[in-house]
Amino acid sequence: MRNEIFALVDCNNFYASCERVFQPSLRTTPIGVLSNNDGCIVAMSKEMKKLGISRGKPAFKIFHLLQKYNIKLFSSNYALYGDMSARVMKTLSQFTPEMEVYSIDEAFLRLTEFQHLDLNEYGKEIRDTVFKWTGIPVSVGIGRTKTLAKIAARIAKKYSKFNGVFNTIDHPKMDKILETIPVEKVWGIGRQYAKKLKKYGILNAYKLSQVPEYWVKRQLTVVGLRTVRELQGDSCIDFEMDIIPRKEVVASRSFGIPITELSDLQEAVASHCTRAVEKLREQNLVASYVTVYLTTNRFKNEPQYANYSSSTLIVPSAYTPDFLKEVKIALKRIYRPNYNYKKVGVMISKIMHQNNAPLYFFYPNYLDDKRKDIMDNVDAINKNWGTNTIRYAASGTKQKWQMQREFLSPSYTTNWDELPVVR
DNA sequence: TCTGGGGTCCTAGGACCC
DNA sequence: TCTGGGGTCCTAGGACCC
Repeated sequence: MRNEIFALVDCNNFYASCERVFQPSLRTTPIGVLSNNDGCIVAMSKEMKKLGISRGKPAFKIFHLLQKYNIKLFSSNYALYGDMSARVMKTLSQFTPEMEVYSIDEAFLRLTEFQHLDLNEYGKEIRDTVFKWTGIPVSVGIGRTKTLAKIAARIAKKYSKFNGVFNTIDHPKMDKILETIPVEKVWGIGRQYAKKLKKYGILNAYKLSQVPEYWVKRQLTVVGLRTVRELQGDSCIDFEMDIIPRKEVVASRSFGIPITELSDLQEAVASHCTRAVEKLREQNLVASYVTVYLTTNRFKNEPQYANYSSSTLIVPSAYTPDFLKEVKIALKRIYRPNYNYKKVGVMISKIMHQNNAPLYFFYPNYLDDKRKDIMDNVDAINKNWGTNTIRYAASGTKQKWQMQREFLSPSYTTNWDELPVVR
Protein backbone atom coordinates (compact mmCIF):
# COMPACT_ATOMS: atom_id res chain seq x y z
CA MET A 1 0.00 0.00 0.00
CA ARG A 2 1.49 3.32 -1.01
CA ASN A 3 1.36 6.16 1.45
CA GLU A 4 -0.19 8.75 -0.78
CA ILE A 5 -1.51 12.13 0.29
CA PHE A 6 -4.33 13.83 -1.58
CA ALA A 7 -6.09 17.09 -0.97
CA LEU A 8 -9.48 17.79 -2.48
CA VAL A 9 -10.22 21.46 -2.93
CA ASP A 10 -13.91 22.06 -3.41
CA CYS A 11 -15.48 25.45 -4.07
CA ASN A 12 -18.37 26.16 -1.73
CA ASN A 13 -21.72 26.62 -3.54
CA PHE A 14 -19.68 27.45 -6.60
CA TYR A 15 -22.22 29.06 -8.95
CA ALA A 16 -23.83 31.06 -6.18
CA SER A 17 -20.40 32.17 -4.98
CA CYS A 18 -19.46 33.31 -8.49
CA GLU A 19 -22.54 35.52 -8.71
CA ARG A 20 -21.78 36.95 -5.29
CA VAL A 21 -18.22 37.91 -6.16
CA PHE A 22 -19.58 40.51 -8.55
CA GLN A 23 -22.43 41.65 -6.38
CA PRO A 24 -20.91 41.94 -2.93
CA SER A 25 -24.07 43.62 -1.69
CA LEU A 26 -25.61 40.14 -1.81
CA ARG A 27 -23.17 38.89 0.83
CA THR A 28 -25.95 37.72 3.11
CA THR A 29 -28.80 37.41 0.61
CA PRO A 30 -30.14 33.94 -0.25
CA ILE A 31 -28.95 33.26 -3.81
CA GLY A 32 -30.21 30.57 -6.15
CA VAL A 33 -28.87 29.64 -9.58
CA LEU A 34 -31.19 28.03 -12.12
CA SER A 35 -30.56 25.34 -14.73
CA ASN A 36 -30.88 25.99 -18.42
CA ASN A 37 -34.33 27.16 -19.38
CA ASP A 38 -34.63 28.43 -15.81
CA GLY A 39 -36.10 24.99 -15.14
CA CYS A 40 -34.91 24.11 -11.68
CA ILE A 41 -32.49 25.10 -8.92
CA VAL A 42 -28.97 23.79 -9.46
CA ALA A 43 -27.01 25.77 -6.88
CA MET A 44 -27.73 27.74 -3.73
CA SER A 45 -25.93 29.91 -1.23
CA LYS A 46 -26.03 28.63 2.32
CA GLU A 47 -28.67 31.19 3.27
CA MET A 48 -30.97 29.70 0.68
CA LYS A 49 -30.22 26.13 1.74
CA LYS A 50 -31.23 27.15 5.25
CA LEU A 51 -34.72 27.94 3.96
CA GLY A 52 -35.12 24.23 3.34
CA ILE A 53 -35.17 24.45 -0.43
CA SER A 54 -33.60 21.45 -2.12
CA ARG A 55 -31.45 21.20 -5.20
CA GLY A 56 -33.42 20.18 -8.27
CA LYS A 57 -36.60 21.93 -7.17
CA PRO A 58 -38.55 23.35 -10.15
CA ALA A 59 -38.10 27.11 -10.15
CA PHE A 60 -41.80 27.99 -10.44
CA LYS A 61 -42.45 26.21 -7.17
CA ILE A 62 -40.49 28.75 -5.21
CA PHE A 63 -41.58 31.93 -6.97
CA HIS A 64 -43.96 32.67 -4.13
CA LEU A 65 -41.03 32.68 -1.68
CA LEU A 66 -38.85 35.17 -3.53
CA GLN A 67 -40.28 38.30 -1.99
CA LYS A 68 -40.86 36.90 1.44
CA TYR A 69 -37.24 35.87 1.93
CA ASN A 70 -35.65 38.39 -0.42
CA ILE A 71 -34.24 35.58 -2.57
CA LYS A 72 -32.18 36.57 -5.60
CA LEU A 73 -32.33 34.13 -8.53
CA PHE A 74 -29.89 33.89 -11.42
CA SER A 75 -30.09 32.06 -14.73
CA SER A 76 -26.97 29.95 -15.13
CA ASN A 77 -24.12 31.84 -16.73
CA TYR A 78 -21.56 29.24 -17.71
CA ALA A 79 -19.28 31.73 -19.41
CA LEU A 80 -18.83 33.41 -16.03
CA TYR A 81 -18.45 30.18 -14.06
CA GLY A 82 -15.96 28.74 -16.53
CA ASP A 83 -13.82 31.82 -16.32
CA MET A 84 -13.92 31.94 -12.53
CA SER A 85 -13.07 28.24 -12.45
CA ALA A 86 -9.97 28.86 -14.55
CA ARG A 87 -8.84 31.51 -12.06
CA VAL A 88 -9.31 29.19 -9.11
CA MET A 89 -7.44 26.36 -10.85
CA LYS A 90 -4.59 28.65 -11.80
CA THR A 91 -4.26 29.73 -8.19
CA LEU A 92 -4.29 26.12 -6.98
CA SER A 93 -1.62 25.07 -9.45
CA GLN A 94 0.88 27.11 -7.46
CA PHE A 95 0.61 24.72 -4.54
CA THR A 96 1.73 21.52 -6.22
CA PRO A 97 3.02 20.41 -9.60
CA GLU A 98 0.55 17.53 -9.48
CA MET A 99 -3.00 18.70 -9.88
CA GLU A 100 -6.04 17.01 -11.35
CA VAL A 101 -8.87 19.33 -12.32
CA TYR A 102 -11.75 17.07 -11.50
CA SER A 103 -14.72 19.28 -12.32
CA ILE A 104 -15.61 22.92 -12.76
CA ASP A 105 -15.42 23.47 -9.00
CA GLU A 106 -13.10 20.76 -7.67
CA ALA A 107 -9.47 19.77 -7.97
CA PHE A 108 -7.33 17.05 -6.42
CA LEU A 109 -3.83 18.03 -5.41
CA ARG A 110 -1.31 15.24 -4.89
CA LEU A 111 0.72 16.21 -1.85
CA THR A 112 2.60 12.95 -1.32
CA GLU A 113 5.92 14.76 -1.71
CA PHE A 114 4.89 17.26 0.97
CA GLN A 115 4.91 14.82 3.91
CA HIS A 116 7.22 17.11 5.87
CA LEU A 117 4.74 20.01 5.89
CA ASP A 118 2.08 20.71 8.47
CA LEU A 119 -0.75 19.72 6.16
CA ASN A 120 -3.38 21.59 8.14
CA GLU A 121 -1.41 24.79 7.81
CA TYR A 122 -0.84 24.16 4.13
CA GLY A 123 -4.56 23.60 3.64
CA LYS A 124 -5.34 26.89 5.34
CA GLU A 125 -2.83 28.68 3.15
CA ILE A 126 -4.49 27.20 0.06
CA ARG A 127 -7.91 28.27 1.22
CA ASP A 128 -6.87 31.79 2.17
CA THR A 129 -4.96 32.35 -1.06
CA VAL A 130 -7.82 31.22 -3.28
CA PHE A 131 -10.22 33.49 -1.45
CA LYS A 132 -7.89 36.46 -1.62
CA TRP A 133 -7.15 36.07 -5.32
CA THR A 134 -10.56 35.04 -6.63
CA GLY A 135 -13.17 35.80 -3.98
CA ILE A 136 -14.33 32.16 -4.00
CA PRO A 137 -14.53 30.32 -0.64
CA VAL A 138 -13.27 26.73 -0.75
CA SER A 139 -13.10 23.69 1.51
CA VAL A 140 -9.98 21.56 1.70
CA GLY A 141 -10.09 17.87 2.61
CA ILE A 142 -6.95 15.78 3.06
CA GLY A 143 -6.66 11.99 3.03
CA ARG A 144 -4.69 8.92 1.94
CA THR A 145 -7.07 8.29 -0.95
CA LYS A 146 -9.24 10.44 -3.15
CA THR A 147 -12.36 8.96 -1.57
CA LEU A 148 -11.12 9.86 1.92
CA ALA A 149 -10.14 13.35 0.75
CA LYS A 150 -13.68 13.78 -0.51
CA ILE A 151 -15.09 12.79 2.86
CA ALA A 152 -12.64 15.13 4.58
CA ALA A 153 -13.76 18.04 2.40
CA ARG A 154 -17.35 17.31 3.28
CA ILE A 155 -16.50 17.52 6.97
CA ALA A 156 -14.48 20.69 6.42
CA LYS A 157 -17.47 22.32 4.78
CA LYS A 158 -20.05 21.09 7.22
CA TYR A 159 -18.48 22.03 10.56
CA SER A 160 -17.41 25.64 10.80
CA LYS A 161 -15.07 24.89 13.73
CA PHE A 162 -12.59 23.40 11.25
CA ASN A 163 -12.31 26.68 9.31
CA GLY A 164 -12.69 24.94 5.99
CA VAL A 165 -9.81 22.47 6.33
CA PHE A 166 -9.96 18.88 7.59
CA ASN A 167 -7.22 16.27 7.59
CA THR A 168 -8.04 12.58 8.01
CA ILE A 169 -4.47 11.31 7.85
CA ASP A 170 -3.51 9.41 11.01
CA HIS A 171 -6.67 10.63 12.65
CA PRO A 172 -7.15 8.67 15.91
CA LYS A 173 -10.93 8.47 15.51
CA MET A 174 -11.13 7.51 11.87
CA ASP A 175 -13.71 4.77 12.43
CA LYS A 176 -15.98 7.17 14.31
CA ILE A 177 -15.65 9.73 11.54
CA LEU A 178 -16.61 7.22 8.88
CA GLU A 179 -19.60 6.21 10.96
CA THR A 180 -20.98 9.73 10.65
CA ILE A 181 -20.94 9.58 6.84
CA PRO A 182 -24.20 8.16 5.42
CA VAL A 183 -23.41 5.55 2.82
CA GLU A 184 -25.12 7.49 0.02
CA LYS A 185 -22.72 10.39 0.60
CA VAL A 186 -19.69 8.27 -0.20
CA TRP A 187 -18.12 9.13 -3.56
CA GLY A 188 -19.19 6.42 -5.99
CA ILE A 189 -22.33 5.36 -4.12
CA GLY A 190 -25.43 6.75 -5.77
CA ARG A 191 -29.13 6.29 -5.12
CA GLN A 192 -29.44 2.76 -6.45
CA TYR A 193 -26.37 1.36 -4.72
CA ALA A 194 -27.34 3.08 -1.46
CA LYS A 195 -30.74 1.44 -1.61
CA LYS A 196 -29.19 -1.96 -2.11
CA LEU A 197 -26.65 -1.46 0.69
CA LYS A 198 -29.23 -0.21 3.17
CA LYS A 199 -31.26 -3.32 2.59
CA TYR A 200 -28.35 -5.24 4.10
CA GLY A 201 -27.92 -2.81 6.98
CA ILE A 202 -24.89 -1.06 5.51
CA LEU A 203 -25.85 2.45 6.46
CA ASN A 204 -22.59 4.37 6.73
CA ALA A 205 -19.07 4.61 5.33
CA TYR A 206 -17.54 2.62 8.19
CA LYS A 207 -19.88 -0.31 7.62
CA LEU A 208 -19.15 -0.17 3.92
CA SER A 209 -15.42 -0.33 4.58
CA GLN A 210 -15.92 -3.60 6.48
CA VAL A 211 -17.91 -5.49 3.85
CA PRO A 212 -16.30 -8.63 2.31
CA GLU A 213 -14.77 -7.93 -1.08
CA TYR A 214 -16.38 -10.76 -3.02
CA TRP A 215 -19.81 -9.56 -1.94
CA VAL A 216 -19.14 -5.96 -2.96
CA LYS A 217 -17.76 -7.02 -6.30
CA ARG A 218 -20.82 -9.09 -7.03
CA GLN A 219 -23.28 -6.43 -5.91
CA LEU A 220 -21.56 -3.22 -7.03
CA THR A 221 -19.06 -4.40 -9.68
CA VAL A 222 -15.38 -3.55 -9.56
CA VAL A 223 -16.27 0.12 -9.22
CA GLY A 224 -17.77 -0.52 -5.79
CA LEU A 225 -14.80 -2.67 -4.84
CA ARG A 226 -12.45 0.21 -5.54
CA THR A 227 -14.55 2.46 -3.32
CA VAL A 228 -14.36 -0.01 -0.42
CA ARG A 229 -10.59 -0.28 -0.72
CA GLU A 230 -10.26 3.48 -0.85
CA LEU A 231 -12.24 3.77 2.39
CA GLN A 232 -9.68 1.42 3.94
CA GLY A 233 -6.90 3.80 2.92
CA ASP A 234 -5.72 1.87 -0.13
CA SER A 235 -5.42 4.34 -2.99
CA CYS A 236 -6.71 2.69 -6.15
CA ILE A 237 -8.52 5.38 -8.10
CA ASP A 238 -6.07 6.82 -10.58
CA PHE A 239 -4.75 10.30 -10.25
CA GLU A 240 -5.11 11.89 -13.70
CA MET A 241 -2.83 14.83 -14.18
CA ASP A 242 -2.96 14.83 -17.95
CA ILE A 243 -6.00 16.04 -19.75
CA ILE A 244 -7.44 12.89 -21.23
CA PRO A 245 -9.04 13.35 -24.66
CA ARG A 246 -12.82 13.27 -24.59
CA LYS A 247 -14.47 10.09 -25.79
CA GLU A 248 -17.64 11.86 -26.72
CA VAL A 249 -18.93 15.38 -27.02
CA VAL A 250 -22.59 16.17 -26.53
CA ALA A 251 -24.59 19.31 -27.21
CA SER A 252 -28.27 19.29 -26.36
CA ARG A 253 -30.94 21.58 -24.97
CA SER A 254 -34.51 21.34 -23.92
CA PHE A 255 -36.74 23.75 -25.78
CA GLY A 256 -38.34 26.73 -24.10
CA ILE A 257 -41.65 25.76 -25.75
CA PRO A 258 -42.81 22.51 -27.41
CA ILE A 259 -41.56 22.24 -31.00
CA THR A 260 -43.30 20.29 -33.76
CA GLU A 261 -41.97 21.48 -37.12
CA LEU A 262 -39.02 19.81 -38.81
CA SER A 263 -37.61 23.19 -39.87
CA ASP A 264 -37.32 24.36 -36.26
CA LEU A 265 -35.74 21.08 -35.23
CA GLN A 266 -33.27 21.39 -38.09
CA GLU A 267 -32.20 24.81 -36.82
CA ALA A 268 -31.71 23.54 -33.29
CA VAL A 269 -29.79 20.48 -34.45
CA ALA A 270 -27.55 22.62 -36.65
CA SER A 271 -26.89 24.95 -33.75
CA HIS A 272 -26.05 22.11 -31.32
CA CYS A 273 -23.91 20.47 -33.96
CA THR A 274 -21.94 23.66 -34.49
CA ARG A 275 -21.26 23.92 -30.77
CA ALA A 276 -20.24 20.30 -30.48
CA VAL A 277 -17.72 20.56 -33.31
CA GLU A 278 -16.38 23.77 -31.76
CA LYS A 279 -15.73 21.80 -28.58
CA LEU A 280 -13.81 19.24 -30.62
CA ARG A 281 -11.59 21.92 -32.10
CA GLU A 282 -10.91 23.50 -28.72
CA GLN A 283 -8.98 20.34 -27.85
CA ASN A 284 -7.50 19.76 -31.30
CA LEU A 285 -9.62 16.66 -31.81
CA VAL A 286 -11.30 15.18 -34.85
CA ALA A 287 -14.11 12.64 -34.98
CA SER A 288 -15.88 10.39 -37.43
CA TYR A 289 -19.23 9.48 -35.86
CA VAL A 290 -22.22 11.65 -35.14
CA THR A 291 -25.59 10.84 -33.60
CA VAL A 292 -28.75 12.92 -33.56
CA TYR A 293 -31.47 12.18 -31.04
CA LEU A 294 -34.83 13.70 -30.27
CA THR A 295 -37.49 13.13 -27.68
CA THR A 296 -40.90 14.34 -26.59
CA ASN A 297 -41.63 15.42 -23.02
CA ARG A 298 -42.00 12.20 -21.07
CA PHE A 299 -43.60 14.03 -18.17
CA LYS A 300 -46.55 15.05 -20.26
CA ASN A 301 -49.57 12.91 -20.83
CA GLU A 302 -49.51 13.04 -24.63
CA PRO A 303 -48.18 10.86 -27.47
CA GLN A 304 -44.53 10.00 -26.85
CA TYR A 305 -41.74 9.40 -29.32
CA ALA A 306 -37.96 9.16 -28.99
CA ASN A 307 -35.40 8.00 -31.48
CA TYR A 308 -31.86 8.48 -32.70
CA SER A 309 -29.83 8.03 -35.85
CA SER A 310 -26.10 7.96 -36.51
CA SER A 311 -23.78 8.60 -39.44
CA THR A 312 -20.15 7.78 -40.06
CA LEU A 313 -17.95 10.36 -41.76
CA ILE A 314 -15.62 9.04 -44.42
CA VAL A 315 -12.70 10.91 -42.90
CA PRO A 316 -12.33 12.05 -39.26
CA SER A 317 -12.95 15.77 -39.26
CA ALA A 318 -13.49 18.88 -37.18
CA TYR A 319 -14.89 20.87 -40.09
CA THR A 320 -18.36 21.96 -39.10
CA PRO A 321 -20.02 21.63 -42.53
CA ASP A 322 -18.97 17.97 -42.71
CA PHE A 323 -21.08 17.34 -39.64
CA LEU A 324 -23.94 19.67 -40.54
CA LYS A 325 -24.52 17.68 -43.70
CA GLU A 326 -24.80 14.42 -41.76
CA VAL A 327 -27.01 15.63 -38.93
CA LYS A 328 -29.48 17.13 -41.35
CA ILE A 329 -29.97 13.77 -43.03
CA ALA A 330 -30.01 11.91 -39.73
CA LEU A 331 -32.72 14.12 -38.27
CA LYS A 332 -34.86 13.65 -41.35
CA ARG A 333 -34.62 9.89 -40.91
CA ILE A 334 -36.03 9.94 -37.41
CA TYR A 335 -38.41 12.91 -37.55
CA ARG A 336 -42.12 12.09 -37.29
CA PRO A 337 -44.70 14.87 -37.68
CA ASN A 338 -47.38 15.83 -35.16
CA TYR A 339 -45.39 15.24 -31.99
CA ASN A 340 -44.55 17.91 -29.42
CA TYR A 341 -40.80 17.64 -29.10
CA LYS A 342 -39.01 18.66 -25.91
CA LYS A 343 -35.38 18.18 -26.79
CA VAL A 344 -32.92 17.38 -29.54
CA GLY A 345 -29.26 16.61 -29.15
CA VAL A 346 -26.11 15.92 -31.12
CA MET A 347 -23.48 13.49 -29.89
CA ILE A 348 -20.08 13.14 -31.52
CA SER A 349 -17.92 10.09 -30.87
CA LYS A 350 -15.08 8.00 -32.34
CA ILE A 351 -12.85 10.87 -31.40
CA MET A 352 -9.08 11.09 -31.81
CA HIS A 353 -6.39 13.72 -31.70
CA GLN A 354 -6.08 15.52 -35.03
CA ASN A 355 -2.46 14.40 -35.35
CA ASN A 356 -3.45 10.74 -35.04
CA ALA A 357 -6.08 10.79 -37.76
CA PRO A 358 -5.39 8.24 -40.50
CA LEU A 359 -4.49 9.62 -43.91
CA TYR A 360 -6.52 8.73 -46.97
CA PHE A 361 -5.28 8.84 -50.50
CA PHE A 362 -8.54 9.87 -52.09
CA TYR A 363 -9.86 12.22 -49.43
CA PRO A 364 -8.34 15.40 -48.08
CA ASN A 365 -7.22 15.29 -44.47
CA TYR A 366 -8.74 17.86 -42.13
CA LEU A 367 -5.35 19.36 -41.32
CA ASP A 368 -4.05 19.46 -44.86
CA ASP A 369 -6.50 21.44 -46.89
CA LYS A 370 -8.06 24.82 -46.31
CA ARG A 371 -10.74 23.55 -44.00
CA LYS A 372 -8.73 23.87 -40.82
CA ASP A 373 -7.75 27.43 -41.74
CA ILE A 374 -11.37 28.35 -42.27
CA MET A 375 -12.40 26.88 -38.94
CA ASP A 376 -9.53 28.59 -37.12
CA ASN A 377 -10.67 31.92 -38.51
CA VAL A 378 -14.29 31.36 -37.57
CA ASP A 379 -13.27 30.39 -34.03
CA ALA A 380 -10.99 33.41 -33.69
CA ILE A 381 -13.72 35.81 -34.77
CA ASN A 382 -16.29 34.29 -32.45
CA LYS A 383 -13.83 34.39 -29.61
CA ASN A 384 -13.01 38.06 -30.11
CA TRP A 385 -16.39 39.41 -31.03
CA GLY A 386 -18.70 37.12 -29.12
CA THR A 387 -20.28 33.74 -29.60
CA ASN A 388 -22.25 33.39 -32.83
CA THR A 389 -20.82 36.50 -34.48
CA ILE A 390 -20.27 34.16 -37.41
CA ARG A 391 -22.63 31.26 -37.62
CA TYR A 392 -24.12 28.91 -40.15
CA ALA A 393 -27.31 29.76 -41.97
CA ALA A 394 -28.60 26.31 -41.01
CA SER A 395 -28.86 27.48 -37.40
CA GLY A 396 -31.60 29.82 -38.51
CA THR A 397 -32.60 33.30 -37.47
CA LYS A 398 -35.98 32.71 -35.85
CA GLN A 399 -34.65 30.34 -33.22
CA LYS A 400 -38.01 30.01 -31.53
CA TRP A 401 -36.59 26.91 -29.86
CA GLN A 402 -34.04 28.95 -27.90
CA MET A 403 -34.04 28.51 -24.17
CA GLN A 404 -35.32 31.00 -21.67
CA ARG A 405 -32.90 32.88 -19.48
CA GLU A 406 -34.91 35.45 -17.64
CA PHE A 407 -32.56 36.03 -14.75
CA LEU A 408 -29.25 36.15 -16.59
CA SER A 409 -26.44 38.02 -14.89
CA PRO A 410 -24.03 40.08 -17.00
CA SER A 411 -20.91 38.35 -18.36
CA TYR A 412 -18.64 40.36 -16.09
CA THR A 413 -15.42 38.66 -17.01
CA THR A 414 -15.88 37.54 -20.59
CA ASN A 415 -17.62 40.41 -22.36
CA TRP A 416 -16.08 43.87 -22.59
CA ASP A 417 -19.47 45.53 -22.64
CA GLU A 418 -20.46 43.99 -19.34
CA LEU A 419 -17.41 44.65 -17.21
CA PRO A 420 -18.33 45.78 -13.72
CA VAL A 421 -17.94 49.55 -13.35
CA VAL A 422 -16.37 51.07 -10.24
CA ARG A 423 -17.63 54.56 -9.49
C1' DT B 1 -41.71 16.12 -9.34
C1' DC B 2 -44.55 19.59 -13.07
C1' DT B 3 -36.98 17.88 -13.83
C1' DG B 4 -30.67 20.45 -16.71
C1' DG B 5 -26.73 19.36 -19.41
C1' DG B 6 -22.50 16.89 -20.08
C1' DG B 7 -19.68 13.26 -19.06
C1' DT B 8 -17.48 8.15 -17.64
C1' DC B 9 -17.27 3.21 -16.73
C1' DC B 10 -19.00 -1.61 -16.42
C1' DT B 11 -21.67 -5.63 -17.78
C1' DA B 12 -24.72 -8.64 -20.25
C1' DG B 13 -25.99 -10.36 -24.33
C1' DG B 14 -26.10 -10.67 -29.34
C1' DA B 15 -23.55 -11.10 -33.75
C1' DC B 16 -20.11 -13.27 -35.87
C1' DC B 17 -16.13 -16.19 -36.54
C1' DC B 18 -13.53 -20.61 -36.39
C1' DT C 1 -32.40 -29.95 -35.09
C1' DC C 2 -33.73 -33.48 -29.76
C1' DT C 3 -27.68 -28.50 -31.32
C1' DG C 4 -20.56 -27.68 -29.27
C1' DG C 5 -17.17 -24.75 -27.46
C1' DG C 6 -14.88 -20.69 -27.31
C1' DG C 7 -13.19 -16.24 -28.58
C1' DT C 8 -13.81 -11.19 -29.97
C1' DC C 9 -16.30 -7.18 -30.93
C1' DC C 10 -20.10 -4.15 -30.47
C1' DT C 11 -24.05 -2.03 -28.33
C1' DA C 12 -27.68 -1.01 -25.03
C1' DG C 13 -28.65 -0.14 -20.61
C1' DG C 14 -27.64 0.91 -16.03
C1' DA C 15 -24.92 2.77 -12.68
C1' DC C 16 -22.15 6.71 -11.23
C1' DC C 17 -20.13 11.75 -11.23
C1' DC C 18 -20.49 17.17 -11.19
